[in-house]
Amino acid sequence: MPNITIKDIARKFKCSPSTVSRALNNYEHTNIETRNTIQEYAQKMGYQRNSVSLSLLQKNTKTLGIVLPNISQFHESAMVEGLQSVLQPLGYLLNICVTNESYQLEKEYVERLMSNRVDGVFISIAQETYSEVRYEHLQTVMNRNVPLIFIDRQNGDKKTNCVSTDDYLGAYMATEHLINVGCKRIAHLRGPLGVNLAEQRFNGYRDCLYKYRFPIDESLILSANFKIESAIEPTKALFDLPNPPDAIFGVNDQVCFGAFQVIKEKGLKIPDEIAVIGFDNTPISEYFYPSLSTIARKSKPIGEEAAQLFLRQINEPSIANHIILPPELIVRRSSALAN
Amino acid sequence: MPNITIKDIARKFKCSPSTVSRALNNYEHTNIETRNTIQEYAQKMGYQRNSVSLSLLQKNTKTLGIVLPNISQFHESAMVEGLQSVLQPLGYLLNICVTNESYQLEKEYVERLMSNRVDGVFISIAQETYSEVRYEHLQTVMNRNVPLIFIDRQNGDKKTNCVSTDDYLGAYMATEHLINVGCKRIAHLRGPLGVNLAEQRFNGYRDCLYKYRFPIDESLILSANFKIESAIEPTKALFDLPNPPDAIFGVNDQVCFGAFQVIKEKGLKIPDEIAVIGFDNTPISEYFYPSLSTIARKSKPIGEEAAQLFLRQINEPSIANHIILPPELIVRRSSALAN
DNA sequence: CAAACAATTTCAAACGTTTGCATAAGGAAT
DNA sequence: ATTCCTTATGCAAACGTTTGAAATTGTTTG
Repeated sequence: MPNITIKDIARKFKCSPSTVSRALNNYEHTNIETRNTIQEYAQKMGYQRNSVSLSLLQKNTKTLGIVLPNISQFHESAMVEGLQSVLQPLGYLLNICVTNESYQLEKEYVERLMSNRVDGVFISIAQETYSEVRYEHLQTVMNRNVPLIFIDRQNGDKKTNCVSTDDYLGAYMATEHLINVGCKRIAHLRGPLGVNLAEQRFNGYRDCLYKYRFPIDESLILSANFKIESAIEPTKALFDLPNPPDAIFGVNDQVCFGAFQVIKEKGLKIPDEIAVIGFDNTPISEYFYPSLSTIARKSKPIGEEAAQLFLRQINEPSIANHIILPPELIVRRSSALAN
Repeated sequence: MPNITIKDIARKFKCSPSTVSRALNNYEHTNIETRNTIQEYAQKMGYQRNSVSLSLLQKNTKTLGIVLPNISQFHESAMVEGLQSVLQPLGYLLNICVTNESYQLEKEYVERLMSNRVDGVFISIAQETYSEVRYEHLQTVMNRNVPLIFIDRQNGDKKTNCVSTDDYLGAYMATEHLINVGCKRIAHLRGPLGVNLAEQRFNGYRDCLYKYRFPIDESLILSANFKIESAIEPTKALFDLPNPPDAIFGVNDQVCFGAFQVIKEKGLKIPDEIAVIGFDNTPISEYFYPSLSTIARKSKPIGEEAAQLFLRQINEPSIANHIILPPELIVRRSSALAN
């Protein structure tokens, strides 16, 4: 009932564990008959190699840590799938750790992962880590020469590996699109301060307005986090302005869904009275009514690229790489204006 | 740069590894001074216990396997959060494996998890496993006395542990609600054949109609899987009927979103001309227009209960438990009829 | 017959940690 | 001075596997 070991098999055949090990691993310099008998017996008894002992011996665990603020959004789960699709065939297992944006939890998880001697760590750092700028827990990862790959949310350091979307460009494209279809007063529901990704999107929005010589109206820039509910109050505030906007660029699709609700309650027409564009291309965005224009980021490819980056790191630990994937503008009904 | 070990520290202080081990673990019968010096030195050098060796010695890894068909839906990610919220504080790490409904992948993952000697396995079995009814890979888990806990999708066996929602009751409640608000021809977009959860929901629907002496009209029962797109064609087919339905019960919220699109294209009014109710209470369902009535299942509590079940299994491996959480009817606009 | 060789197997160490038992040193009581 | 106790440390085994080097056996060759 308990696990059968190589030693058990060795006892059974009155030979040494080494012989059993070599037989099970199909070594060339072993008698073909003993090999067969041992393999058959192992098969029959349901022998399964204890990877823990192997990990101890070979100093690698074929396990990777993935530390994420959350996994409830499409982007994250698609990214994990991307990682998996590359790494599962190579025999890696993924230890997924959800931090809920907590620094404390992130720190604990990273320590446990290191203690478990994972072969690499993928991390999208928590908002708290951002704002407090504390990277000691990550420093230890790097000190130990364990490949560390940032995803989406990097720290500023250029010596690190990271894979992300060109959020700045995406935001610029979204804003430019709204300008192109004739919007004059473009509001932005921005993400939390201190989160690089949100900052980049804000910058793209701001710089695009600047480029087209639109005024930057502070009253049109309101803060949300990435959740639906967080958009409700700011959106209401927008429409209470003496001079309300004719377009909204949301930091992600979720806040646009929140905005949609307010807009519909007000009885305003999308896109004629207010155009909306989001960011992320959540699967559901296509099925909203009206369908939501958005900036797509290549979620699964991000995971795949991150995996490749890790694999390269194993062989050539020196080179650090920044991979920035281009976003894509997806125009749907919520910004489909005639002009 | 490489990891510092207990032996290194022992060499440094010219003492035995046992002394270091005891010092680091704050054993009572150790000299308080040596204890302090060793602890300080370990701290300074960034010593971190190698859990792999400990796992080998103590035959437990403080790691759990979670095998899921996908993690892209709210229900799954919330469930994982539930697991985490209980198990993280106890020092467990979660190995999450996404099978994409593939039997082959599920089998490979379970084998790797067993080889890694995880302390327990949570599994929501893949559709392929269902249809082909092959459980050998799970049999080995049970043979080894590794706690195995089914989530959502169990096999029929009463000797197993499982946590799920009362899908039958939920479907019954949804159907009954539609009847109560006056619907006469209630269609069902059902889930894939062979998946227990989908079967249960179908049965609840059918039995409720039966109970209220409604005719069971086969032309009103069409198959989808759990994805948005899969609902488009069936919904169109429903409205091409000579006598179309006045209500739709979807196997989950996703198919309702798909149905919504078709309905809106047809220019039909929800709920007046066609009422809709889903299942799962996806966060977005509240923000659809009109907001979607649905049956909520307690996603996070499912994870929490499953975690508790695992903890109980460790102490008392004999008792098998079925925990079935009650669903909740959430009435929103999509079924808010006057009568 | 001795030497060389090939084929197969065993030995022993290693990975890092914990832990029951033994040991050592020192002090106190007899 | 012997015994006993206390306190602190060391020894050695154990967990399961792999692997370089050594050993064993049998066979061929000079």
